[in-house]
Amino acid sequence: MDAFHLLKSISKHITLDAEEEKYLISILLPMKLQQNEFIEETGEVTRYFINVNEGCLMTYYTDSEANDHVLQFATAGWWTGDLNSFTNSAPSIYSTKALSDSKVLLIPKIQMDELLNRYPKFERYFRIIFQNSLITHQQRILLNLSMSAEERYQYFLQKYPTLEQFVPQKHIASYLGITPEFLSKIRRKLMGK
Amino acid sequence: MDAFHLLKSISKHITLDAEEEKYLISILLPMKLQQNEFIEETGEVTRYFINVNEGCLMTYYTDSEANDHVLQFATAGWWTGDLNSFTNSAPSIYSTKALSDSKVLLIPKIQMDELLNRYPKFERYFRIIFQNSLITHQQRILLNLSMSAEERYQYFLQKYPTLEQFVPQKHIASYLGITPEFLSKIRRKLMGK
DNA sequence: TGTATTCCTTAAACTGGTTCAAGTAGTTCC
DNA sequence: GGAACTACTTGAACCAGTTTAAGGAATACA
Repeated sequence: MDAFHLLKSISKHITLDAEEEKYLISILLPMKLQQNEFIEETGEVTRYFINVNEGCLMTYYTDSEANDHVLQFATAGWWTGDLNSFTNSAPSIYSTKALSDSKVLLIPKIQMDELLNRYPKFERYFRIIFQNSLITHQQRILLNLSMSAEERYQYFLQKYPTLEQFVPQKHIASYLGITPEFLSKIRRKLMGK
Repeated sequence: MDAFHLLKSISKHITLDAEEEKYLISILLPMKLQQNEFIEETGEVTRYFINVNEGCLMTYYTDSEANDHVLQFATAGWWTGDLNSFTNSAPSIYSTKALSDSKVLLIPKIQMDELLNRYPKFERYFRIIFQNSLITHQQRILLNLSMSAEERYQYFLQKYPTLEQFVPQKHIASYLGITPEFLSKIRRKLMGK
């Protein structure tokens, strides 16, 4: 099993001894996804917390008019999935699928609880992960409140330069909260500069 | 010191023994705020994580055109402040002020680190707090992407029924990402129904 | 090689929400 | 009681971003 990016993420915040690392590895379920393959679908209860090791995933909501709204993209090292469904065992309102051939590691909810009870060190790791993610989400909300679509697009390009290779423009538009047509206009305008 | 709401929040997720509770209480700084008094201002590094015991606080960003954008409101039991500034010792881009006479409890950053090291049980508490807050922030992003201003307003009223007593409409408008004028129109329309 | 499919672009008409400007009502404070 | 704020409302003009519809380019597959 290749857990390179996960172990790298963990080592930034806590130090595991051999036993802890072995136990962690033992509860991970590796999974390969083909492009466009789903790992979670609307209506199901999310049983896994997902860590991306290779490729790119997208989590999105489909509204009553069949428009998709992108909650997040996730590349190597990122945790993803519907955290609400995972935490509260509620049916998910999101779908998560691979935007490219990908490799992920899954932690089943029960094993996650057990991991946290057995090795409280992981409480610290996930506290920091959630704390940082919260900061990022607060920033995104603020950008949506205070910036124009064009500014948000430029900020996105600068903040996530590697995502363009994986993500079709229509999904970037969705993430930014605009239509693909309007993103196209913005791009033309920026090209002209 | 009155730490009722904080202890209530903690007891939902972890159980403290007498020593732990005593230590926690010993590092809290109680503070009274008058209406419109600031507890954090733009440009400063946030040295405290804030828990509200009574009243209501607002954290907001002021853009280059002097428009305010509300990141969050916080009432009894809620944690608030600029988490990025607190975590990374970066100058804050937000201000936090009291919307009514309020009482808060402050944890200085150094004491917070010490608390987490000495009693790892608190890692669990804050992991859960951040995890739940993250879920709420994800929902807010999704609403902003997929709902009209009118729908967002109705959702807000339903989700935070107690906030209307503290929060002027212009700040609710800001939180929703619209102008006070447009919120006024929405309200008139809803009254007519 | 043709045809289906999906993505991106372009343009014209449109609309949800903003801006600007003015007016009303409640509060504070001398 | 009046002056000065601040919050909220109203309406007309305006604009950022949507909608609709159509065409072009790339990939996929029979």
